[in-house]
Amino acid sequence: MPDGPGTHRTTPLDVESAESHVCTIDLRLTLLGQARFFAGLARSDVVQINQSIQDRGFDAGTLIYAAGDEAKRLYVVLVGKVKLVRHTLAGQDVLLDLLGPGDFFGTHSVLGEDVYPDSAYAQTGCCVISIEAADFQALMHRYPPVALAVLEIVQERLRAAQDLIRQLSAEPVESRIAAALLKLADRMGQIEGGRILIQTPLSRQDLADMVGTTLETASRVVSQFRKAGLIESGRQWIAILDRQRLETLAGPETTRATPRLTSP
Amino acid sequence: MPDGPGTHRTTPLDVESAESHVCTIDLRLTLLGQARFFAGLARSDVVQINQSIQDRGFDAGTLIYAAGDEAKRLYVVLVGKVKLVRHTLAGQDVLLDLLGPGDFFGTHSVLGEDVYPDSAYAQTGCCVISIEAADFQALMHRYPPVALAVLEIVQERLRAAQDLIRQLSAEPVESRIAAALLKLADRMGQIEGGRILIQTPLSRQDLADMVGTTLETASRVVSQFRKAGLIESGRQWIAILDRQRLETLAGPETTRATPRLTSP
DNA sequence: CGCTGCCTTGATCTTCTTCAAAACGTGTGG
DNA sequence: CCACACGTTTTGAAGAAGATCAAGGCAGCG
Repeated sequence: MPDGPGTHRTTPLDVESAESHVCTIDLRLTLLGQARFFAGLARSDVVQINQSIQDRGFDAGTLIYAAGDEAKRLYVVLVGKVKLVRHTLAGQDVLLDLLGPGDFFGTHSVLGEDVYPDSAYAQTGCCVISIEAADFQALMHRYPPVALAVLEIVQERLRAAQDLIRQLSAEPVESRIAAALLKLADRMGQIEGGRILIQTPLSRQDLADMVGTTLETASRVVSQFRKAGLIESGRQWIAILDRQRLETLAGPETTRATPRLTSP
Repeated sequence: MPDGPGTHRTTPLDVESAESHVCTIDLRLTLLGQARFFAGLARSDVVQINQSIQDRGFDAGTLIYAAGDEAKRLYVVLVGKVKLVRHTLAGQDVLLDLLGPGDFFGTHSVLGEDVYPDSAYAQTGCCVISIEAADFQALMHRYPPVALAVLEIVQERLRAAQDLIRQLSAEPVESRIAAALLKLADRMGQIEGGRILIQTPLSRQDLADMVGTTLETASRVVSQFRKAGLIESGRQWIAILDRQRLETLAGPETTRATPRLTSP
């Protein structure tokens, strides 16, 4: 049963408990079939592929792989949220992406790069599957549609990256944060009553690392948005109240992906 | 004969005359064979592909395609330099890439996007070939290695884009300009005596648009580098004198591609 | 409770942008 | 060959956006 009135939780986020999840075989097969780059393969093929795959759970906050590690495996998120980070020597972090079920990462492995350029962390307790890079390369050779699907995804990410570059070059912090919130709402938003809750733990520091600013500035902007009635927010969570006005703030040229909203 | 002492040119750049180049059949075949995504195809295949290809010359400064145009063709540079730009409504431009012979662009067409997100300009007089997106898609279906080669290139660009994001988020203008100059030197540098000349017209505005700053700031930094003996510079050109010190300024985490230097 | 992390808010300071004007290089036409 | 005109570059001074430094507050947890 969902948390009744007796509980003292203030966070509206689902508790994907900090403990790592277990991946059932069923879940594996279903999600493997959904993952975009396996679209077009017969289920028998998916079963076949399933052999060369291993799965593993991670507790919230733990490292999945570190920048500099040998890039030998390609990963897919099954359950939970994964954070991709590029570290700076100065200690500053850049949050490159937040991924949910069906998203994949560690793609640098499939083209013969030696090491990962970024680190992957479990943002919630989560379960990921991974496949040996060499195996996946073979798969792409045998099934051109798989290679094309991967190409499509990487191209989409390139486009998103270029959009962020435009924002960093041309937009003030306020717009960039508005755009980031809208993007997160589209990708992991959950409609509840009149608001869209961003269904992942998200600290002010994370938000700052997404848009290239500092914790303090991010906090100021979030407070400002809250006071203006655009959002609700608390410790590690944000929900959107007035999407329209946020879009105005984000600027007209923000291209966003198709929403992938869920209901509670 | 190269310009003798009699000429009054001060720019050290090759004059890829402002006029558009003609592409000979030979040049086409040779460069098609070199272009990375055709690696692995028999020359007979290349000849075959050659049928469905058209070529066209462009004068310096002219538009090859505009952001918003229907993305129906994929392009490859044969001769000259091409500039990819994303425009902002505010009139500010973001220079996404500078391409030379063998590089391709307009890749958004090959995955069914409807319009180009950026504009392409002839930076010098140049000649490009283009292929109908649908034809190229068919090619990728038939030859997995072609699709994989494209994937590799797109992935490489994603990585470069993420590196720029890190720079914009974390590095001051000075470092970003140093890094941009080193990148240009690697990709279109020409060794002459003790210096590396960046072999393309490059205004301060272009440089500013590459690193997300203003013309004035870019000019100040260039002047500062010149006074420090790191570079030589003039109207629309820059040559690197002290690569080592520039690399220090660029910061230690700048990942650079393998040099592709030419000699005069 | 008191501790540890996260968030907020204020004051100051640096970096970079903006506005403005002058100098320079290049190609053009007298 | 010279002088003019245009686009590019340089440099200065004022201003704004955001970073940094600093301190306090609030939630959840042992």
